[in-house]
Amino acid sequence: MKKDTPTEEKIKEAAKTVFLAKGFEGCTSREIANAAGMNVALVNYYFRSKSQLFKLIFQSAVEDFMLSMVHVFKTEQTLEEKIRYFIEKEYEFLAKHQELPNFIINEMNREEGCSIEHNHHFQQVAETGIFNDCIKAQAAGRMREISLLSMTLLIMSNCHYPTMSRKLMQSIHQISEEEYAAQLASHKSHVTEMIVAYLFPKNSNNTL
Amino acid sequence: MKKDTPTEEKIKEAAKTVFLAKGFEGCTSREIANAAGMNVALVNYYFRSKSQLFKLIFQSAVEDFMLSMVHVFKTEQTLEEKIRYFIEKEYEFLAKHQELPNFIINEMNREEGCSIEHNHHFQQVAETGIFNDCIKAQAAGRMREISLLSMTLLIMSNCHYPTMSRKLMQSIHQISEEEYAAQLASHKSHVTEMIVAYLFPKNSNNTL
DNA sequence: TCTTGTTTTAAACGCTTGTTTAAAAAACTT
DNA sequence: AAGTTTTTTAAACAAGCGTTTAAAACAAGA
Repeated sequence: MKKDTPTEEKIKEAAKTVFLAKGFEGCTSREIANAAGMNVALVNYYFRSKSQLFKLIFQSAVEDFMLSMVHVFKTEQTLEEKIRYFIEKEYEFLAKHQELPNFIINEMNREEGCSIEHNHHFQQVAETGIFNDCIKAQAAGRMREISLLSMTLLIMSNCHYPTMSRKLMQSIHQISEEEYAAQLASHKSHVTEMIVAYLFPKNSNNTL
Repeated sequence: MKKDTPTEEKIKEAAKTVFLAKGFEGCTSREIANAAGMNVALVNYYFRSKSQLFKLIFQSAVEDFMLSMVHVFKTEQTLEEKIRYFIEKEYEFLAKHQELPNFIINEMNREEGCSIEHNHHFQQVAETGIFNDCIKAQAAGRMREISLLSMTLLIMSNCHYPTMSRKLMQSIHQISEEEYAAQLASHKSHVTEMIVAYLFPKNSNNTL
């Protein structure tokens, strides 16, 4: 991995901030250049085009996104512990990167977004063996019979959506930014207990 | 409510389709005009500007969104039945309006989006008395102690996210559009049972 | 049929977009 | 220090944007 020039790095940082906040279509090349404190032409000098730069940022966003998952799943824990730990870490991660889920889901829905290669990153998750763990646990009757997609959805839904819908929820429930952040903490507990209780029905003292 | 001219109506329809698919910044006035089969100037003749037209579409989208909730909550059922019925109806509704949750959440995150008045629609939900039902059920020990925000989040997360993340999930799990739609049906059952079991812990034969 | 008001159109407006150019500035090499 | 390459800049490019204009087409009543 060759070291980027300071300028190159500065543009990337600015681009990440701007793209994450406004999306590809919601911002201009000049906006990114200004955020980086430099000329528009420099952006294209280093990255050829807005789309090219975007692809780079998008892929690194997906990578960040996946890396926090992979890290958790690689630990030596029982499946239940992994899931509890994952939700914990995910809420922690999302507090720092609020725009990330929305950004990724949005840009994947854009026509050009589909063309960007990302399967490679998704595969990293599969390689942790988490899915195999689930299949084995289900075969052994330690875990409820449920498709891997459903399990992914259960966990992701309850981690991502509360962050994504922040503005909407604040509007519905008339609460401030700070109060919402505080409520998220208690929501996390509900989510964890609900999911664990559903996935491991009998009792909670399951061993791997 | 005064009747729209056919032209006005055609433009609205086209605008709804295009805005929902691509968002405010993802489309152009000419795109909407073309979709409606007419000149750009006509769009502004009837709606003054792109933003004005967008506000109209956005508000009607929020209205659609809320109306399906209000309808369910007004029925005469036990709280548990209402929640089951709500999830059922929500999945049904979202199958027909896939872009809606993403659209609303996105545009609420846009700066201009915040300025649009929508509290009125949200209030309609509160007026169904659903929130009071919950508070009473909790006081009577028939329902788990949980904030109204948390309850909203639990239900919304598990209804909206699976639709919103369709493309992402298809990519992760390598499945087709049709298969995803099919899997959503079984996911709906998991979601319903999980949420009901969590909200009404003791047994499932609660009467309001 | 002529007039009046409404609806539709083609064309243009000024501005911003992404991108390129060509020259200036800076950094490096010998 | 002179020459060469790399980095940065200001300026321009064509294309597309939202919006406006002014004239054409249409409708309806007198």
